[in-house]
Amino acid sequence: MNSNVAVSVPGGDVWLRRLSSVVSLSRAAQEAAAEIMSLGRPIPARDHIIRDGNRETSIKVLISGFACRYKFLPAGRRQITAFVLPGDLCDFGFVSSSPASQGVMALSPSIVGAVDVDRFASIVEEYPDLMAAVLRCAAIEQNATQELLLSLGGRNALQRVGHLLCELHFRMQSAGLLRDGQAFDLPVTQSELGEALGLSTVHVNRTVQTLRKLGLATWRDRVVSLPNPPGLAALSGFDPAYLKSEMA
Amino acid sequence: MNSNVAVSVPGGDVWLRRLSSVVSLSRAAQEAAAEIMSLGRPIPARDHIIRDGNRETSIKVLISGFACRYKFLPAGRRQITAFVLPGDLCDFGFVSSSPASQGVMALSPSIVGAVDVDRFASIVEEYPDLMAAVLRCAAIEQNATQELLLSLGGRNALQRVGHLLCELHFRMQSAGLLRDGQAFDLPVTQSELGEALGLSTVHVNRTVQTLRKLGLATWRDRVVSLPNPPGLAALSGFDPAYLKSEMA
DNA sequence: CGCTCGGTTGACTCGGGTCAAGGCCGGTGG
DNA sequence: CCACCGGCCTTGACCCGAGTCAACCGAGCG
Repeated sequence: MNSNVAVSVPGGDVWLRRLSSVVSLSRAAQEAAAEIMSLGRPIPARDHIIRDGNRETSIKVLISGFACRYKFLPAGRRQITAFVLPGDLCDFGFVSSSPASQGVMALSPSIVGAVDVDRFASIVEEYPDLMAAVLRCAAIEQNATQELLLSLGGRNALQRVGHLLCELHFRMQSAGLLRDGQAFDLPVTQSELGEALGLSTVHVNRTVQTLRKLGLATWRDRVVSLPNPPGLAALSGFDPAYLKSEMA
Repeated sequence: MNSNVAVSVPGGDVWLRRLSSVVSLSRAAQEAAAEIMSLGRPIPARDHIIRDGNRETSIKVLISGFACRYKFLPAGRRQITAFVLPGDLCDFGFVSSSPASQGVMALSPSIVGAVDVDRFASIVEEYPDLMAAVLRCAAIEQNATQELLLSLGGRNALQRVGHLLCELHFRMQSAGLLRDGQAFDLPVTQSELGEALGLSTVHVNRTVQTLRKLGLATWRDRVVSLPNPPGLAALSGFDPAYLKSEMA
């Protein structure tokens, strides 16, 4: 199903960049981290990266592309619980040696790097800061999930979409993936946005149009640009604090 | 503000029980865990246990009572992100040495045990299983948050309330806190339930009544009983798998 | 060339929010 | 002992944000 070709990683530094944004790493630790994540596997859009309930033997990092974590309701509806951007870990199950509690799927053609958990464990012995970095990433993850919970619990459609766009803008910026003019790629369907935000496709569509009319966001041909970030942040109550890690 | 009286802990074993339900601990590790958590501080209802943004110097465990984690929307609405039951850790910030990203408040008069993080760190050196147990608890926490996200994203009011009651029933059972006849204490107002489920107080009220009429749940005088647990689970799509840890 | 997928639009419906008022305690002070 | 008051629960009337259903368009593709 998936291609098994290993490819060298052009943008492999997103992973290092991510870790460093969260904990300051020694030169040696950086090299160790970079070395273990040097190869990636291409994944076509809509393919699973991790299957729900699977006990993964490797730690997976998105190198390029776009992915999401999700769970299914018994009714059949899919709820997206998080978007995975380049540099992000796909699943944190390994931290507690638990199987994955949710699926991870590529939303656009992606490249995924992997490290064997045992190998990682032995590297971590030598560079404990790496583990600290991973735990920080997990904490930020958790914060993001809770922020989404806030959206579903207390924000209306306009604020939800606006808030998500602000978050993605911020994270893409951190990952160094903004185009010029502050725009960024959002290779996702409106229906998928709705699955994350608890909105119907139709209503996502109308909401996006309202944002455009308000001059707060444009989303065409899979590219989002935010002409007035502070305005959008104000409308949607976005405060990036929850995405930052306090360097103690 | 809070009373500073330290009290001996009658039900201090909920903590041990919780850890053991998640990882099997050696006798020595059990004793170490029990010993560090031998005293608790009483907290009146509505008092803060942890303030948002605070960098906690101790690890706090709810010994008895009932508490919640929450965040505020800019608009002023409060979103409860989790309920904390006896035996549960109040906050996991210490795992990544981050400050608390959310507040924790007692919903009924409670007793909270605490261990200094440094002390805990040194105990963990000797009994790594304890850390494993804590990480498992954190993972389950995360699962619960996501399940709440599923509720807000895709379940209607009846299912949300039903699902939450199923979850609390299950967790109270695990903690050994069921009364006879499968009933359990729920010392929470309908308004607070609404703050967790993204519903107005009024609608929570009507929903609870509907559940009673359906013969699926009764909630009177702060005591919940579920005459037909499988029926309620079916209605609300409850599957306790997400609350269990797979003993590898 | 026709099919499918994603985006767009309109008409209609409804679950749940809001507002407002009343009832039932338990606590407090005169 | 009683009057009062503030939480919390309850109920009714009304309204609106968002879901649903259905149709259409354009683009990519086998």
